[in-house]
Amino acid sequence: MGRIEDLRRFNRTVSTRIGVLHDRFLGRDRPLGEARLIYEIGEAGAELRDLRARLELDSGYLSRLLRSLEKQGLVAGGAAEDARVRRVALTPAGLAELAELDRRSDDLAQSLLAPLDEKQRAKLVAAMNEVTHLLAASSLTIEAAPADSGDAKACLASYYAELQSRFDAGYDPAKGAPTDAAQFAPPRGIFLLARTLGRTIGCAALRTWAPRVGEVKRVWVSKEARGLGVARRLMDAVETHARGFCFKTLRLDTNRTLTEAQALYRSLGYREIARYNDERYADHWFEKRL
Amino acid sequence: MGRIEDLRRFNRTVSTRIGVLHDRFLGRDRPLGEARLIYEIGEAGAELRDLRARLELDSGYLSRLLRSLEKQGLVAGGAAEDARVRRVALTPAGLAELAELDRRSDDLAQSLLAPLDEKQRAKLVAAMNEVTHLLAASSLTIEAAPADSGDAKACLASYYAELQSRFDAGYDPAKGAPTDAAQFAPPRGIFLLARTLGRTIGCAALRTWAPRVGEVKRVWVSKEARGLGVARRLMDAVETHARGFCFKTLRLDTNRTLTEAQALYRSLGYREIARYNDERYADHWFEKRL
DNA sequence: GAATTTCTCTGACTAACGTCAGAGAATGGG
DNA sequence: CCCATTCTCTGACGTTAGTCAGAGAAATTC
Repeated sequence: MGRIEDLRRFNRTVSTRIGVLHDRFLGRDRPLGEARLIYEIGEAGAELRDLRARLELDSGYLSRLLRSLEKQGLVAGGAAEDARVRRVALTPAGLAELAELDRRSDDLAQSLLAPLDEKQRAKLVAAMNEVTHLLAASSLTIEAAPADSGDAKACLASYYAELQSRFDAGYDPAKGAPTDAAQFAPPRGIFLLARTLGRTIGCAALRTWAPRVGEVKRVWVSKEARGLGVARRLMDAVETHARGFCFKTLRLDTNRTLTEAQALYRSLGYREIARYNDERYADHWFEKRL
Repeated sequence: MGRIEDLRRFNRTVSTRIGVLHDRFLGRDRPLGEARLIYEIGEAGAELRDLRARLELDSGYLSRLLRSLEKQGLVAGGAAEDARVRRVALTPAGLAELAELDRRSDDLAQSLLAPLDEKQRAKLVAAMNEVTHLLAASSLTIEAAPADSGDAKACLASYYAELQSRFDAGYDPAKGAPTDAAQFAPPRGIFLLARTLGRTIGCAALRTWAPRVGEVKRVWVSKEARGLGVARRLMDAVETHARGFCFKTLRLDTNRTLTEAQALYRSLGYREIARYNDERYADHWFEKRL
C-alpha cells in the first residue's frame, strides 16, 4: 500500500537530511558516542546503570567512554547511596560542552528552517510536532513496576501535584488513600507504568478491594502525552491483569473536576454507582463487570 | 523561540526512534556502509563518481566496499563510455538483496504503524509526507551545470516527455527551439539545475536573445517537487544571472496548456506581449524589465 | 555468615569506518 | 603531442564502535 511507500521515503529523507546532519552537528570534534553520553548525563547527572540501559551500551564500553570524558575534565563521578553503583555528573566544563551541543542542535534546526518562507516554516513545525507526538504513541510500552521504584514515585509526585492544582479544595496525599506499595504488588495488585522513548509518561494501579473485586487507582498521564490514547491503553492493561487476578468486578472513584477521566471510564463500559468507600476526594464512583 | 525547541525534540525522537531502528533493520547481517551502497546503486546501476558524490564517500573506501560486494557476488561492474569511470550494477543476487533491504524497510514502517489505530495512522502518514516534502524544499539548491551534462539531459528528457503528454498536438523536441548546449553556457547564457537531497528535480535555462535581451527557456519542475516554490526559486536565480549578464529585459514563451506557468510568470512581474519569435509550440509571450 | 546477585572496571579482541598519499589509466584542451 | 585534469585503485594508517570473559567490591538473600 501507498502508506508503506510514504513511510519508506520519510525514513530515507529524514535519516539522510536529519540523521546525518544531526550526527555531524553533534559530533563535530568529538566521537558521537561521547557526545550522546554527555547529552544523556544531562544537567542532573545520572547513574551508570541508567545510562547503560538508556543508551544500550556494554558496561565495559560505557566505562571507557566515561574515563575518556573524565580525562577531558567534562565529567566527575562519586558513588551513589548504593555503593555498587556510580553516579556521574557534568563538571562546569562538561555543562559548557552540553550547552555547546544544544547550540549545535539549534543550528541544525535553523539550517532546516532558514531556506523556507514563513508559511512553510509554520507547516513544517506543525507537521514535525505531529510526527513526534504520534511516534511517541507508537513506541508506547506498558509494564509493571514496584510502586516504590524511582520512576513510579516520580510519576505519582506529578500526579499528586496535578490533583493539588485541579481539585477545588487542593489535594494532600496524606489524607487520600493509603499509599503503601505492597497493596499494589502481586499477589494483591499491580502497578503499571507507561513509557515512550525511555521516558515515563503515565501510570495506573490496581489493588484488591474485596474478594473478586479490584479497585483501580492512580490513573494518570503526563500533560505532553495526552490525546494519544495512553490512558485507554493503561486501562486495557489494567483489565488484562485484573482478569489474571480473577477479579470479576472493577471499581474506581474520581473527583468531579476530572471530567475527561469520567468520560473515559464511561466509554470503557464503567457505570456510575453509589459511594462504595469513604475517600474524601471522591465525588463519583464507577464499576465495571469483567 | 518555541519552534527551535520543537525541532530539537523532533530530531531526538526521530533519530532515536527511526534512525536507530533504520540502521538496525537495514544492516542486520551486513555492515551499514554496504547496505547503503546497495541501496544507492539501485536497480538501474550507477557510476562510481555519482555514488561517491551521493554518499560522500572517500574514493578508496568506496572502492573497497565495492570489492567486498563483488566478492559476495552482489555487484558486477564494467566500464562506462568514459573509460575512466566505472559503472556498476547489481547482479541477480544483488537485486535479491536490495529487495530484502526494501522488505526490512517496510517492516520498520509496519512496526511504527502497527501500534496505532486507523485514525492515528492516517494522521502520521500525512504528517510524515508533509515533513518529507518540506525538508526537500529546505534542502533545495540551485546551481549551474552544462546543458549537455548527464543530469541536465535527464531533466530535459523528463521535460520533453511532459510536454509531449500535455500539449494538444504533442511535442517533438526536434521541431522546437534549437538545443545545442553552447547557447546555454556562459558567456551567452546559463543552464540551472535544482536539486534536493542529491536528486535533480528541476531546471531552467537562460540564453541571449538580442543585445541586452535574454530569453528564459526550459523551466521545468518534476511532479513530486511541485508546490514547494521550486519554480519561483529557479526564476529568481535566472534573474540574478540575467543581471550578471547585463540583460535589461527577459522574454519567454509558453504553451496555452501550461496554465500554472503562466500564472507564475505573471506573479513574478512578467507582462504578456505580442509574438516575438516563431516557436511553433508557443501560444503566449511574456516580457519583464529588470 | 555464606552464597548469590548486582554493578563496575579491565584486558584482549574484532569489525567497521574513515583518511591520506600516491600510482596508473584515460580524457580533454591547447 | 604535451600537459593538466579526472577517475579509480592500492597500501598504510588511525580512530571509533562494539563484544566477551573475568575480576573485584558491595549489597541482598537465605
